Amino acid sequence: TYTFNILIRGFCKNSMVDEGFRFYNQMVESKCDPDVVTYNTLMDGLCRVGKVKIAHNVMEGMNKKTRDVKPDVVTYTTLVRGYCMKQEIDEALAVFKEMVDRGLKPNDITYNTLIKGLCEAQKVDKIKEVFEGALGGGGFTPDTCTYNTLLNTHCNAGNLDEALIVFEKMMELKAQPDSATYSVLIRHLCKKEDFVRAEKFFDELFEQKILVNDDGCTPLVAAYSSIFEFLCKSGKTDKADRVFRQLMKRGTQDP
RNA sequence: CGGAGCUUAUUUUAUAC
Repeated sequence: TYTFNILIRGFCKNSMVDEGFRFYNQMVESKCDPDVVTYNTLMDGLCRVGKVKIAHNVMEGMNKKTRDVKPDVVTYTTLVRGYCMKQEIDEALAVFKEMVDRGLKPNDITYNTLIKGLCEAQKVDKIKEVFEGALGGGGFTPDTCTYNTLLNTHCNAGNLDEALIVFEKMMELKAQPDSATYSVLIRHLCKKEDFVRAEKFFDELFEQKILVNDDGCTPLVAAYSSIFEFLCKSGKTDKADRVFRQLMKRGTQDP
């Protein structure tokens, strides 16, 4: 079953849900029992190509099956995200509610997913509700991911000042900013040609050794791209050179 | 005999064209 699941995931991640289902059928033929993970994976695949309704049906199917496959937190989170991606926030909220009603406890990922959707739909009041613990029975603590979402939302809306406030709040609350945090900030500061502040963050980024650390936090190429662009534009070629060397020395998976 | 195991869901998608 594991093997099939892994295989199916491979196809689903590449927008080849149909192939995924082919293996699902084969799985059944070989008397391997699909489990929650199998269904969740397929559902995610469906959502990624915009077939949220079908994904929803899959979940209904899981409900009907008397076997021990039952929708879990991941199932619901996947579906919430699916609806968010289609900008159908009301559906997303409905799914979320159904989950809570059924006694399933949303986790951080569920909340973060929902918050992202609410940001895109500009449902500010709803976001507040989530933060105040009014939705889903509380127990939600915003993490780095949550703040990154808020940060990015403000940036996209052009509210850089708001974004910086979020950043400071992160510091206050000891939510470690990660490479995504900085990469977003720097990129947007560059876009605004605010090189002074961009460089400040850039230096900070290096001091904190966020990029250098190898505990699985792989700096993304995107982060470097904007950094280089910025360094070159502002004539700090020497610095760019230094950073580049460091990058090469570490070896990267990505050119 | 007992135990363990990152199979699934969340934030950033850059430059150039």
